[in-house]
Amino acid sequence: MRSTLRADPAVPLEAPAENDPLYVRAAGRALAVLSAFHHVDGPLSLSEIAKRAGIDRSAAQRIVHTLKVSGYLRRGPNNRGYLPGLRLLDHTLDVLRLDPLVQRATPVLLELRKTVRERVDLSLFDETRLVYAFRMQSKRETFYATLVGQSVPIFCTAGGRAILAALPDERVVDILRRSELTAYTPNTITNPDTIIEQVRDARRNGFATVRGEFLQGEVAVGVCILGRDGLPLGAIHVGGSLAEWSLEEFVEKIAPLCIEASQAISNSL
Amino acid sequence: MRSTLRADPAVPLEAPAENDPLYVRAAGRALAVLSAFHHVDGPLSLSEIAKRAGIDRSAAQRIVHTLKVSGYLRRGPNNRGYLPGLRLLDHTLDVLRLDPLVQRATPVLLELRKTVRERVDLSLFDETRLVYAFRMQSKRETFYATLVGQSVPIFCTAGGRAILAALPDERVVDILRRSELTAYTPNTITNPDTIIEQVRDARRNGFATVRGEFLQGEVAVGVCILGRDGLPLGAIHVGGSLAEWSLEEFVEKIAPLCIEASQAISNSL
DNA sequence: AGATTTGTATCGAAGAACGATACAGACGTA
DNA sequence: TACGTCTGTATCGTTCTTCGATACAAATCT
Repeated sequence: MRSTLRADPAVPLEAPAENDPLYVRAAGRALAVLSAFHHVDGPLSLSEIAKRAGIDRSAAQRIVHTLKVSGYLRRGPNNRGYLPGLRLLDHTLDVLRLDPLVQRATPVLLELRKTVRERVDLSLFDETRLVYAFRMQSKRETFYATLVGQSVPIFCTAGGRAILAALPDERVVDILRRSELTAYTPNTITNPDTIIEQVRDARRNGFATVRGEFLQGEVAVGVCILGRDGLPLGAIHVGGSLAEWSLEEFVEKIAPLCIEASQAISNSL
Repeated sequence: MRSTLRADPAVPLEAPAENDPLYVRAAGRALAVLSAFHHVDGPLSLSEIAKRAGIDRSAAQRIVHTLKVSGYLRRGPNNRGYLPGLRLLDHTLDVLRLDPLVQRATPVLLELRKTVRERVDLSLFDETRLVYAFRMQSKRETFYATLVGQSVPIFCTAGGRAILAALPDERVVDILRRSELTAYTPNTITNPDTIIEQVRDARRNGFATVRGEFLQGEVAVGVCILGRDGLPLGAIHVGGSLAEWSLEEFVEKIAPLCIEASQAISNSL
């Protein structure tokens, strides 16, 4: 399971915004404590939390206490260390159910999944990354379970490229410059110029495709969802197996349906 | 979509713990601000946030500002009001990937789903409620998309009853007493004594069943997952359609597999 | 057994958060 | 049009909260 988790591309680090008269430090620190759990792979002790959050052990102590009594933290197995608490999932629910895109997209994507019979994902665009809102599986076969909040790179995924296609070239270049162009598979395109060409293709076609660039043996079609202001909010992403499909077949069958779905969603926003 | 969301059973309200010398108030307030979005159905203005969080508008202003620059809040559509921000999903990921139960259960449940070909859920036990960690769909048909963080009642779901069966009678009674025994369908059992009988059945069988008590037309088998200390951590939940199955058939085919899966998970904890 | 961890508890000084107050723009209404 | 009320934003002095030092017991490692 752990092996399926990639490093998050460019997570905006806790930027405390020094000298901001409106900034509430203690509030920020509580979140810094919770953020200490990003990227770690097990329970954290008080001192570890303090170090990662960049605060004193005493401060950590009191904040951890506060978070614990509220359910945002809990003790780890065998009462060793701390883990993020289930209370956080309440906020997950708030984010998802209040998100206008998720609200509109859900029924449409349920329908889409019923017709395409392949894996359908919805991801949300957040500055420089794509965050998974949910995945609707299909078929028996599953690569792995995707967890909400997992984020995928923009440069080598179908959804990501579809989003880039909706942005002006200058922002595309900027995002690519800020991305770590890691080769996740032998097929991953890491040359910025080639990526930009792919993006231009996507711009013409109205959808983007990827063949095994992020996941071995996966074909995917991605279509961007635009907000009222014309800016990309997220992307639909349909993925299938290269064992069953050629890229061309997949595109021919899937892409029109995705575009239709995307328009249905965009129009209802 | 909204119509699929039930009121959360007994969410532990923000209990500020007055006169706790270790309590960091500003930290608690930040979370109170985020919690203001529970149960609402749209963007919240500054004053609404203040009211719901029980703080002054000025305090709300600064905390909202702090949360906004950190990505925990964002402006709503058309720049009206505020919504919970995507940054929260990073913490969702932390909760899920660091949860020992989720870690162990994921591969087992992927396998389980492959063999049963029905919907498989994992939910986590949190004091008086069951919170969804994830759902693995199967088949074409889907009732609706379940969102992470959604919680279901304990008293009338298969997973819930399985958990009750793992608790001593006194705690069962206590939890039932604290639950709102709402009839979600005409089939919902709301009589505490009858529920306790069901729980005793589940205790004998090693699994619990439910027929259309929470969702019309759904059969479900639930099996509890025990921690090392013998206390319930969560539940596996397999659901099918009454249009395809009788309760007996479903149980006969599904229950043994669920129990096996549960034991595989418990043993690896 | 000794040396570090762990989590917990207490306290006074320093400083940050509180809440009052003020202002401009958007919105709806008369 | 002019009004009132909402929105979000900005500034400031006093108070009360948070900070970080210090201390202690229990568990864990060496």
